Amino acid sequence: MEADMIRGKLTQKGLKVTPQRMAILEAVFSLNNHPTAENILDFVRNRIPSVATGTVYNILETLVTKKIISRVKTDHDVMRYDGVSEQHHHLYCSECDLIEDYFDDELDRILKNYFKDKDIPGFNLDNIVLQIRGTFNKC
Amino acid sequence: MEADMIRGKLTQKGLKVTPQRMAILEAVFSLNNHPTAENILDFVRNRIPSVATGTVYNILETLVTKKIISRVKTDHDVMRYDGVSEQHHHLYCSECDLIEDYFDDELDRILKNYFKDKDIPGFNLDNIVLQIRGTFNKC
DNA sequence: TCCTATATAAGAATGATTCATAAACAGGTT
DNA sequence: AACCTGTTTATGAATCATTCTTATATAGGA
Repeated sequence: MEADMIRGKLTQKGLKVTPQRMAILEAVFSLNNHPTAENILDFVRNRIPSVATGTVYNILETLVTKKIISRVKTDHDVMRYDGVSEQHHHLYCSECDLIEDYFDDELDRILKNYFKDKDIPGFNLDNIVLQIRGTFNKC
Repeated sequence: MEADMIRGKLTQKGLKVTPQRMAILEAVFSLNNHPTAENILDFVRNRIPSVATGTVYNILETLVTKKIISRVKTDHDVMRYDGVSEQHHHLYCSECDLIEDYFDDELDRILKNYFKDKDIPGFNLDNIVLQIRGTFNKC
């Protein structure tokens, strides 16, 4: 993820480009396993030692609101963040804290097709994310 | 949900039957909209004013571990609880904090069939819950 | 009824997240 | 290039859900 690309994501949404926002977005895009705010803070401090904890939360909130990133929550953990914009699902491990992205175009077609005709009374469907629970073989 | 039924759920799992556990299970089963620990605490205090906050969290943890109830993740809220044991999915509203249960046997058959043949490398699938995001018409 | 492992009460402690305020800054304007 | 002004960040206190510790109480088998 190039700096220019990140910069573009910010300006596109009318957000000012600041070193803190650049570093946080780079953290979310480069850290694997859906980092926590703390993971992101650690990453960012390498570049900007003076960054404030509150600033990280503040910026993450802004980025989620502007739909540049999204939140992922587990049954037990603290909030985690996801920089992947393409439609995808999540594999949750019952044994470890890894959350893996799961991409499946065929599945998405099937779901889209199924819900195209399916009316959920009183509800206006926007999108669907599968929580796929299981265990990784290595666990 | 009868008291005897709740009692049965506890003894089946080798848990002692206590007034606190009975009241908490009744709360989870009777409160709608996937109650928070606080919602449950309020309900339980009506019957047992002396109940301790820690006890509610403690018991909820036990009940989840024994798979009598489950946790529901949200992107923003605190932890919420679910007393429905049958396979089902969740409708999340983007406008309000309502989480509605969604039952769909046909969908479950389609998913089961799809993943029967589908191998997710390195992963042992256990179950799937759909997070269906959208808005209720009334919102 | 007694015994013992288990469960609960009380309230302090923790830890993630939010908030209030003052200082700093990005980016458009002159 | 320096200036403005609304936006953004730093600081550190505050909040709030949840967990932990320890002493007391209790469920249920013997």
